[in-house]
Amino acid sequence: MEAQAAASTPRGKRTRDAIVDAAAELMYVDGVAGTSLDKVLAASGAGKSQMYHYFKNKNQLVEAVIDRYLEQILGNQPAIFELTSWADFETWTEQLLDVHRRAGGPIACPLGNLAGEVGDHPQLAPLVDQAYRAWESHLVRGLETLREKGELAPDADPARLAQAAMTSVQGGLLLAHLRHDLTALEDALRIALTHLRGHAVS
Amino acid sequence: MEAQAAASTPRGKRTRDAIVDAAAELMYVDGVAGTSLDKVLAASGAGKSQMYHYFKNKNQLVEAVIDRYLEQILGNQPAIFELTSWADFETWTEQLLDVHRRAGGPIACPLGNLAGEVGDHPQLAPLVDQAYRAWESHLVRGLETLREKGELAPDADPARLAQAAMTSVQGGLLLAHLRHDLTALEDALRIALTHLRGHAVS
DNA sequence: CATTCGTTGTACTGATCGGTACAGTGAAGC
DNA sequence: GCTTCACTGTACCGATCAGTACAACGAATG
Repeated sequence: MEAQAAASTPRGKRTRDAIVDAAAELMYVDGVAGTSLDKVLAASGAGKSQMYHYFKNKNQLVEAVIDRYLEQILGNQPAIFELTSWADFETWTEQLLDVHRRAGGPIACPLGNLAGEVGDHPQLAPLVDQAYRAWESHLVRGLETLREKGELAPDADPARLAQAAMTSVQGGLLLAHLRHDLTALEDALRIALTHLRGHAVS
Repeated sequence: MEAQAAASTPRGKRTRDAIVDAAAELMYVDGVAGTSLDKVLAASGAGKSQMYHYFKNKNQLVEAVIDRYLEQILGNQPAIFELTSWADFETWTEQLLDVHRRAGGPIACPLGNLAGEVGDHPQLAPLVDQAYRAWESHLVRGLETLREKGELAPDADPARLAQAAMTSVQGGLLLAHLRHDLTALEDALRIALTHLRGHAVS
């Protein structure tokens, strides 16, 4: 997808992963522009030749980091893959909150951080959008399932409802992170769920 | 507040403003780390000696930019200063949407962009938080007014409701900007208003 | 006219940036 | 054992970064 060289040996794959991991962590804290390749390479233990062996340039590394973020995010909310009842949606929001409770405090969404900084970047912004859509698509699928089961109103729009849920997640995370207080996310998720269930049948 | 030298003459004030304006615009597009002082100075027509005459360093310039953002944001939604009825809240959300309709497309919240990038920056993050609280405080005051007038339930918590409204604004703006589609913000604001009015009396 | 002080222009520094050049190493296939 | 090719280490490049030094300007005040 984004690779310059595809890391055809286990050793190469380990090196590539170490670079992406270090970049993901640093860019999460310092942003893309605030993270230099030298820092990434120093943190990963790799050299510059490795970096440019696996990635054409810094942008392509960022693309890999975006993918990594999406994997991490979805990995933290496994319930999103099995949304077949309204209770599953409750479970999903609980998992979302638990991530931050376990972390000892509200943490930011790495994709949200990127979304602000990347803004209208011609190459990167569409990829962030894509990642969000991939995330959101699981909510859409869940809502479609509920509609098929007759638990969601036939005239409800899963895509639009899912988008509304995502805005709550993102807004809640932004405020919660800024204030070091999960309340903002808790309330946002509760309101989002209430809004979704407002379209429930029975 | 943040100034190194306070620009005591009209000429000095013009120069200082030009620097902050240029920095605000560039940082809105390219982020803080992505905006060099050289670019700011070139765009503002000022020289480096002016920059360091009015600001101790780049961080202090960013602090002035944050203040500028708050002024711009509040200036675009004057209804927020006079929230004395539920209709005023409707007007406020309409003004919020009109800004982006007039701009020809959904634009990002400059504070939201900053919030992602400065993350946990020891000096900057608290200032972004402060700016958000200043913004939110007008919503709190409006809700308190409604409660005093008996139009909001006595047991409703204005601070918490205002925070919920802000999460909708921020989440809606983030998604709307990313997707170049105002729908996300429209829906988010409608849901937020519905939630607020759920605590209305009569 | 002289002093003063806010203001300005320009030239510079050392560090760091993204990116390149190129020689070398390691393990697997023949 | 030899070739091959993925992989690695290091030194380097021009550009740009934030920040500094310092001399000079300009408009008031005396």
